[in-house]
Amino acid sequence: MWLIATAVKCPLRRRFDYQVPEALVATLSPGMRIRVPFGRRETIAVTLDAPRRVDDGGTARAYRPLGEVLDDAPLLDTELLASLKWAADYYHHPIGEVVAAALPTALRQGEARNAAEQPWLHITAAGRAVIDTIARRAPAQARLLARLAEGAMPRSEAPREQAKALLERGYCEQALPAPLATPPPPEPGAPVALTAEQTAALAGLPWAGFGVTVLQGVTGSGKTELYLRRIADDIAAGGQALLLVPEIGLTPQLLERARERLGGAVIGYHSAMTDSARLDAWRRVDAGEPLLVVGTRSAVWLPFRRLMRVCVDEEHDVSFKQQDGFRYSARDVAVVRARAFDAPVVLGSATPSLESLHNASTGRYQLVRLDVRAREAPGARLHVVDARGQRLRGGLTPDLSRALQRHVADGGQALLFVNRRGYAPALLCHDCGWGASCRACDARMTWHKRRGRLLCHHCGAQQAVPESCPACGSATLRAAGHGTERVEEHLRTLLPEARIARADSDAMQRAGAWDTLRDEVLSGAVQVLVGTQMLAKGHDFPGITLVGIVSVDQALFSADLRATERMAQLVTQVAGRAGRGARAGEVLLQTHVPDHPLLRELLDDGYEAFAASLRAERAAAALPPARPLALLRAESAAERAADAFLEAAAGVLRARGAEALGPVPAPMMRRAGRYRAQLWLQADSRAALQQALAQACVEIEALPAARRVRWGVDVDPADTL
DNA sequence: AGCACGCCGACT
DNA sequence: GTCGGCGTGCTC
Repeated sequence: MWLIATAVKCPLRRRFDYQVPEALVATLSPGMRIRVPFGRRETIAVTLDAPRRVDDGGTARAYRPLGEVLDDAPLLDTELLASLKWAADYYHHPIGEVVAAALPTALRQGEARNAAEQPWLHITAAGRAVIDTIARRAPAQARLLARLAEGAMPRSEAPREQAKALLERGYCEQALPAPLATPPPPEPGAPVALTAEQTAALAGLPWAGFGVTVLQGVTGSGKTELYLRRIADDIAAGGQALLLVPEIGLTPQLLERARERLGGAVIGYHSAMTDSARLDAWRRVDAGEPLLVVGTRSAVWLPFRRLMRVCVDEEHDVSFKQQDGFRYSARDVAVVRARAFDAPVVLGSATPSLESLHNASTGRYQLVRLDVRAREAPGARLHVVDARGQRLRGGLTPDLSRALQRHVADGGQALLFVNRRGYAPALLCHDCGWGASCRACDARMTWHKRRGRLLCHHCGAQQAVPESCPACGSATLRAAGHGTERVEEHLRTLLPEARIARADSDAMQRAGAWDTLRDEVLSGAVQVLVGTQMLAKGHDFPGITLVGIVSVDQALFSADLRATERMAQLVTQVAGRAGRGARAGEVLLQTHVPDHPLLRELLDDGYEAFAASLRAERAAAALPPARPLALLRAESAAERAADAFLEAAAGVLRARGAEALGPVPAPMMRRAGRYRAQLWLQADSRAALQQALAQACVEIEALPAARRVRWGVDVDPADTL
């Protein structure tokens, strides 16, 4: 008897074996889609190995036979399949879900691999004639005919049985659709001249061969130009390249720029694209077309054939780490895939992650600096505003307010960072101290004054703003703290003549809102821009002369292991944002803890020095990046279930040689009505942690307590909340 | 995750 | 007397 191991999309860390009919043994190879019975339903599985022969008589169980084979050649080639298996092992995630993450929805549902191979259904004259007559005997067929009467459709989108029946009766026929006319690619633009620094840095980026280069340079220093230089050569050589960006918002600008330089051989790939657009992009990559993909996280799973280079822009950004389910790091997967293609990797950032700096210090990665300014302490142009004892208005100290007035009066532009959206992070009763809290989370509701609602930023719950205190009836409910809305409101009274705009996820709801705003800032129409972190990511506004950071204090005292490094990255990125045009820039950072040692070090000695001592601190505490860390996360609706599960899991893990700390409750214990806790897992080496987890996961999955919780492994966590 | 089976409450 | 609640169990 022949069996084949497959991946099925379901949360079990197991392969599923199916019996292969003798006739299909020769046609099946790893990486093909097959239709299989699974429990009481039918689904599409992906083969993980070649069929294997097993002793017929000794088989303890009956295997179910596979159904249709959907591909005549592997959909996932050896390299991609190996990378997926690596990821399933490394992140201890079920292989079926890992494979599913790598395939566009359409392919997961059985869509043809190549657009050209996909037949369309066209109605025939005979078909048109019988729509009404068959309506009684075969209503489903009649419905399909009626649809086809309005126009042809891909066979894969039609119900299979009915399509088959109509074809047999000659009521419709199969044909390929007319090929879409593809516009000729525009001629690549002329490369712009490089600065001396860029030329030097470019020399440090390898042409070919696997190796990881950390390219450290502030935003606007021309990292992108360096990526594109190398990529232009790759594409000219008939190769493919991947440029990973942290978020969708950044892709349009980059796409535009890449197209100017590379002509038509540039495509985007991100979650905001429609299924069919993603499928289209997938097919072009699969066809081996020489091109550059500019994409977010999921683009790292595209079926590259001739990958010659990977560039990761803003590599420190936590968005490269998936924050739920299959918690992979696209940056790290990119390195794994590049290694398989023997292709070079560039990790670009003004503020490289601690892991990348760690790898550079051990010699695994190469460090190349682009801009001299990157080595400069942000403090050189950054002034600390001591907020202690100051009278704050709209969350701003008099110093910051005056600076804003001065810059606007001088015709400058200002950028103001506020770390929370909404009007105020809490609504409190002035008389009894009651505060509006979320029913489902251990969190305060945020007051959104414009919308007149209280919103929970953790679960999305909404409620009306109470007129009076629900606890004591007092009418004096007061806003506590400052969000972007409130700062904006204050600025309108502080600077009545100025044009003020707000950039946060609330204000950017409408499609195109960001493009409009960006143009208004670039044209100088907007004088003051208030916004959240979203402003810190990669956008270049040369007219900005003043940058204000309203507070970083929260991050300094956060329970999250990585809060301080993120704060340092934000401050450094932001500080690099002022005065890049002709004018000198000014950066003001407001804080109640001007003497905080980490903040001082960042401001006085710069990001690199800060990162070095943070790494030393981590090494002393045996934490990442010096020592590997994984979390076992669990959440449950019942208060005790998550803890009980983690207790049991801790026992299993300890028996397997991992150090397990906890269960520690998450800082916000209850979120969206679920109780959350985690186990911190460590071992002396990555291999040891890996092995302990691999063995333990199988046992943990079988634990009775596991069925009562939602759980998952988080290897190299981006946060510990 | 699906999906079905199974055993207890408010409806035709 | 049935529709339907979600607990429990299984998926090659």
